[in-house]
Amino acid sequence: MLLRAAEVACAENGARFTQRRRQVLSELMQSSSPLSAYEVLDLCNRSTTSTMPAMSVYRILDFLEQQQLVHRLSSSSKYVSCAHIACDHKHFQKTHFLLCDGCSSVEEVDATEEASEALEQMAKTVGFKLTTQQFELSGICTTCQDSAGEGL
Amino acid sequence: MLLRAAEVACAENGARFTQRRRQVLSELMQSSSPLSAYEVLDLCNRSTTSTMPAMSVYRILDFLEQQQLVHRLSSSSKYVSCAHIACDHKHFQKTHFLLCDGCSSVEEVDATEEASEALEQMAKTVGFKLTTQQFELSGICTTCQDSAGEGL
DNA sequence: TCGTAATATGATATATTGTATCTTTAAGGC
DNA sequence: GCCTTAAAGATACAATATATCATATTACGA
Repeated sequence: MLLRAAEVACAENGARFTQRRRQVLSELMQSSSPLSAYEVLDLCNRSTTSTMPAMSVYRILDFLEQQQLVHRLSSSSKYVSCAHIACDHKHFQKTHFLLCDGCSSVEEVDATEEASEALEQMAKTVGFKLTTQQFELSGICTTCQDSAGEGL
Repeated sequence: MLLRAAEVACAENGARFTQRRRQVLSELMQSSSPLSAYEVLDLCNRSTTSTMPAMSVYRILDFLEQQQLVHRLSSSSKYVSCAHIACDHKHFQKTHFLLCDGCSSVEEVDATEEASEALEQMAKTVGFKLTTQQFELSGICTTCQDSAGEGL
């Protein structure tokens, strides 16, 4: 189970995987699209009797992001659970998030050598040394491309 | 002068380049780094006796963005004036914004063929068709790279 | 196992970014 | 000049995010 894998990952970093953190991660993992901090908060507060303050959600999201169990999408101020919680994938390559304009789904992919190279080369032409590890691109996913054709 | 060029550009689109719009664009053009809507607002309200409401700044920034006289950086929720107001550059290529982590300066560059290709190819491997026209990358600019070395 | 230090969470206030909506003003075409 | 349309003002409020102080929980050595 994914939550178990997350727990192990935290343990390996000497970090605690508390109930609250589990709960927040769980809500994100169940979602098919990115959620805002307040959406996560609402889901958490619906699924238990206790009520969590917004501050806690932000703290927990920050923590989970440090653990690379979730990613923050700065273009939309929303959060997604990492696609690699189960496998032993490490975030060595730059990560690209492909955001579907149609259904809001997200694909998390490692940068190809070509893309990495080309971007670094491009930056180099104006003297920039890239530091970004995360890129956010919009587009249309396969499913939405297909269903767009159906209507004709 | 750049403001005059902006005026002409608006005229060509049948759009009005009002005093308020001129003022907002002017503040952005004078800034060496991106500004938030409220920073623009403060600058405008300092430089005249009248006071503009926040709503107006947002409306005007939206307008200027449509005219491609300013760009909104979604990663920071800030705005920059377009680097191509004076020249007759058209935004045909995808645009990349290189944001300096050190001094917050921004370089606006057209995507190279290689970068465009590589990104589209990468998206294609998971079935995505890219629509993004704007990319935001962080890094260190030449000046900041140089001054980082100085201290040694 | 108890006390203590470190970590996590709760509670509250407030800052920042952005939108909705209704009114008033100004510009342009006839 | 009159009328339509576009722009700006005014006000309220929603959504996103941080600061700060208090409380609770955990880890861990004495």
